[in-house]
Amino acid sequence: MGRAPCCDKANVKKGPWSPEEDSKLKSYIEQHGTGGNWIALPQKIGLKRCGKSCRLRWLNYLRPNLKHGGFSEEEDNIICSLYISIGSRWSIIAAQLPGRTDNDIKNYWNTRLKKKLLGKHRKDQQQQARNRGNNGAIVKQESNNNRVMSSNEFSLSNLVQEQPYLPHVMQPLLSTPQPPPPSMLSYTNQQGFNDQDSIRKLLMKLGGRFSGDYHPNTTFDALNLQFSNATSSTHEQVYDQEHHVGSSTCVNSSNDNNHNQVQFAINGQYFDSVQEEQGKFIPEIDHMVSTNYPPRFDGLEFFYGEEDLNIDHNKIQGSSTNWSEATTSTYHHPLDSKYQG
DNA sequence: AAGAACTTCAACCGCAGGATT
DNA sequence: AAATCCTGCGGTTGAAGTTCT
Repeated sequence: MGRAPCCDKANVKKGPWSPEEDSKLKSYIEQHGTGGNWIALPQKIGLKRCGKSCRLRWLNYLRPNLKHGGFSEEEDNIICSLYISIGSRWSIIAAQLPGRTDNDIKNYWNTRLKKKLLGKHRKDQQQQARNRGNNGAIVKQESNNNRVMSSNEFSLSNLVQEQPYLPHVMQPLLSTPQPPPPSMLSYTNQQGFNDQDSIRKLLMKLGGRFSGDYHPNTTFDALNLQFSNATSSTHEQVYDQEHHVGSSTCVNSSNDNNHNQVQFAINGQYFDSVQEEQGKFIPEIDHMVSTNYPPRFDGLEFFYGEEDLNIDHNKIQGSSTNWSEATTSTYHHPLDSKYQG
């Protein structure tokens, strides 16, 4: 048996809310609250709206203390950090950003942040093309913000050498991993973040394209990347197979069963969820990591090895960005201080 | 100036899961 | 235990606005 509809679809209004509807809904909720029943609420107010629609309108637009637009760089970094850690759990990410809604963050990520990750790179690529004298290595079709790259254009080495276009939190992906604390295993096996294939997939997912002569076993010495074969012991491999949580930014003590100690390694900084952040550091995320919660990634499935990358390169779009011009000074992750608690 | 192309974001949809009957 | 209700979530859509040619 199918589910009963939440409302009489024939008698509900759809589409944009009028100021009158807004004011009705807002004043009612401010006076009476939601009454714990969104479905019944529109009838009480006399709105021809679905209860779900009312809820959405309230949460995303009418609720007090909401911020719209104008995401700061700090917020960008938080979003990226959390996206890396937990994937597209927009409601959880929104919970860490006061005044932001999950819908806002989702829209922002889908329409801007992803492009920010690529914009600087594309600009640099164009400059390199000019410097090389347009020798045919790059086929550039540029219309508005659409750019179609040839297969040779998007070389990983160039990308990594120009990593400043990445937001701070992404930079560790493409830089020399910092040694983890002695008690920690480095998350650097083939499932991990410092995985050339994963990085390639990340960039492809984000709209880049790699040369056709890419070989998964190529050692990217020039990239200053250190990959797993140099660091993974048998023990670590077993450990990672068993404890892989999909987040390359999570490392875990292999021999501390008593405390199930979980550390985040974000931007080269380690966050100890047990000793340093207990009760303060995003408990939901803590929980997800400690329970191997499978993250969901929108476009970043590379974290756990999605193979099927269907990329429509004709749709690759890059808008210019100045994210890259952001400071390259030491970055302190917001969650480390200001956003605790 | 006009139309095409592109971007943004509010709102919708369907699903999952917990609560209730 | 099963059916139903309700909420919350994430993915997607499409209208409106903006930029480009």
